[in-house]
Amino acid sequence: MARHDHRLHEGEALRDAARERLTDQGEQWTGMRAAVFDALASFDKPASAYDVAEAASKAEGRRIAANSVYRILDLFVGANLARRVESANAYVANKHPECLHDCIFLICDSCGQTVHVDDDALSASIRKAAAEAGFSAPRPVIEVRGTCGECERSAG
Amino acid sequence: MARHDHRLHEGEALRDAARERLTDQGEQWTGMRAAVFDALASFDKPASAYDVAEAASKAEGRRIAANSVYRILDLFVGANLARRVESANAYVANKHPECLHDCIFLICDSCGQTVHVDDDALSASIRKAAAEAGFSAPRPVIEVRGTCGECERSAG
DNA sequence: CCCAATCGCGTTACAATATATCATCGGAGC
DNA sequence: GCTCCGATGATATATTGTAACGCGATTGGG
Repeated sequence: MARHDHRLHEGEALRDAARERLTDQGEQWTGMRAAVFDALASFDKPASAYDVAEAASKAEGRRIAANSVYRILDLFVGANLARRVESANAYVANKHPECLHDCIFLICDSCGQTVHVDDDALSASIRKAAAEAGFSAPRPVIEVRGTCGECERSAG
Repeated sequence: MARHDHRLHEGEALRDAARERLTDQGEQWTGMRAAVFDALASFDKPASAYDVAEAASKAEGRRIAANSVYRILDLFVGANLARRVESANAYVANKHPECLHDCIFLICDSCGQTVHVDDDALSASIRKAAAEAGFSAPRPVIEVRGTCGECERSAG
């Protein structure tokens, strides 16, 4: 079972944790990066880079190009501040950037809502299967497309 | 451990199995679909829809539009003749279209080579985790990005 | 036989996602 | 001040994916 002793950050605290994490890696926490992080964190579901660019542009009152957002999102993913949801071509902020986990995304095909689960035993099994096939340095991508409980009830 | 009692089809046999499977579903096996299937099966790694379109065009000696390829690939995925590799925006032919499996792809970031593993116990665990979170009708996407043994050895 | 309905496919246009390239700007260190 | 370098801007382009509409072949009913 997944056990999380760490804190789930929100709002200011999340932003602070992100800044700290990034600067610890020797990277700068610039206004631009803060704006992109805030924009990403403001979504309650995975957002495409273009969605983030639009939200950040609105918040900043000036145009922020998608291409800058891509650069920064890539940096964030590398620093564990954000995750990419491969099957949705989208990104989510990582609520606990200080811990490394393989994570499992459950994505509702109906409403887009995405929940994030950690199961270290499960991801260990997957890494093990990969290792047995001769694969190294694996980065598991575990995503489940389906229908969330809420949509299930409302749609029958 | 994954046990496969079914046959792995190749070449003609694979094509026949695909045709049979598709017609069993009440769909037609047209020349166009055969061409797309052959083109897809001719790749030894995941191929984008555009790659398939190009290969099919070459094989047929006439232009086959990507758009048609998308339609047909979607049909194939629905009929279990092909799989989509989400993290690569690409498709692979399914070598045993008659059995339903959640499958695990191991994708080499270096050479693109992709191996396919079935582990019913593992996918059952993932489905179980999804069910516990209230998700239904799940379609697991399990992919592992890493480096294959061969690239590992040659690149250090 | 003819008509209508359906299906597969073509064609064009377009939207969404992602990367490449080069210019510029501004701070850190000398 | 000057230089270097990382961050960002601007522009262009590549790649991936959909939408809309029409044509032609097939099929089933009259």
